[in-house]
Amino acid sequence: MTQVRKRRPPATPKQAAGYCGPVDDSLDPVLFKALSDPTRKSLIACIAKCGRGCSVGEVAECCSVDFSVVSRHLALLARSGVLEAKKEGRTMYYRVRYAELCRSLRSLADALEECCPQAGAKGGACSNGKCC
Amino acid sequence: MTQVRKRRPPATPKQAAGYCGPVDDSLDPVLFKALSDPTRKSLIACIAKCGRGCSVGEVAECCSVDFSVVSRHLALLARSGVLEAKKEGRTMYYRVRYAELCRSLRSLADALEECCPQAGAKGGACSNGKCC
DNA sequence: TGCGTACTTGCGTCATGGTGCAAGTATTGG
DNA sequence: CCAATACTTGCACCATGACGCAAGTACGCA
Repeated sequence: MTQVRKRRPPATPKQAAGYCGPVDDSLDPVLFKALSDPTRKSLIACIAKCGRGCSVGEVAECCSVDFSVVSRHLALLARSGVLEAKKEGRTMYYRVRYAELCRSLRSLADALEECCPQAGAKGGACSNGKCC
Repeated sequence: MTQVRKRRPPATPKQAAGYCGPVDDSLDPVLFKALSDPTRKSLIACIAKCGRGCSVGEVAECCSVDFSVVSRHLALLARSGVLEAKKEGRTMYYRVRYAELCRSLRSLADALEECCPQAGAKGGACSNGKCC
């Protein structure tokens, strides 16, 4: 029961660096956090379907949450690189950054495949008994 | 490259319920939420670099958080479809579900491109003044 | 300059989630 | 059967974040 729980493992040099292959470079928590909220999902899908720049008011008509909530979500998505904001007069237009977003997603997929033993053929980088 | 993507179902009740094109089908908040935490990122990168199934203990040595935290994160990642769990004796091995993960990511990238006015050529689906 | 439109921001509330510790379960070996 | 190993779970704590309301700011127009 009260087994001597292994205290925090001593830091290794690799741990200090924290680098763990190409996946580290491509997996951006900020981006995926932006994509992880259902409300934001519907906003993105709305603008994507629209295929053009949409104003905050237009997007707000798509969903049931408060106007201010939509404004905040769109600003966050722009900060995360998912959307691009452009102000025209008093209207703020948001559009999806298709190219950049697709590149990020495919980049992560490529990085994962590079690690995959079956496909990448260079998997199993560590054979020291420990992981990383 | 140009694979045959499922076309957007025309004017179904689903649309009234907030359906907004192929992006809706591919953008899974649960998956992206799993990928949105920095600690989980390092765990995934660790296992990915390893290229094989890793035990909880092995992975725990990679990062500075408590053993129990690693256990919970790995279980969550398995529930989200990022990892696959296999128990052997008293050891639990987790490995990355490369194929499924890559498919999900590329599927979203494809869906976005399908909406992109430049590439997909079918953008601007809504011209009614309102968005969606 | 005053007013209406379009959006942003401050604030309080509430739910979710990440964390560590301790205790619990499951499996193996002596 | 007992003890050790490997992992899971209950609990409390605290930070983050999503939300609505209301007030504030920015811009265009008469």
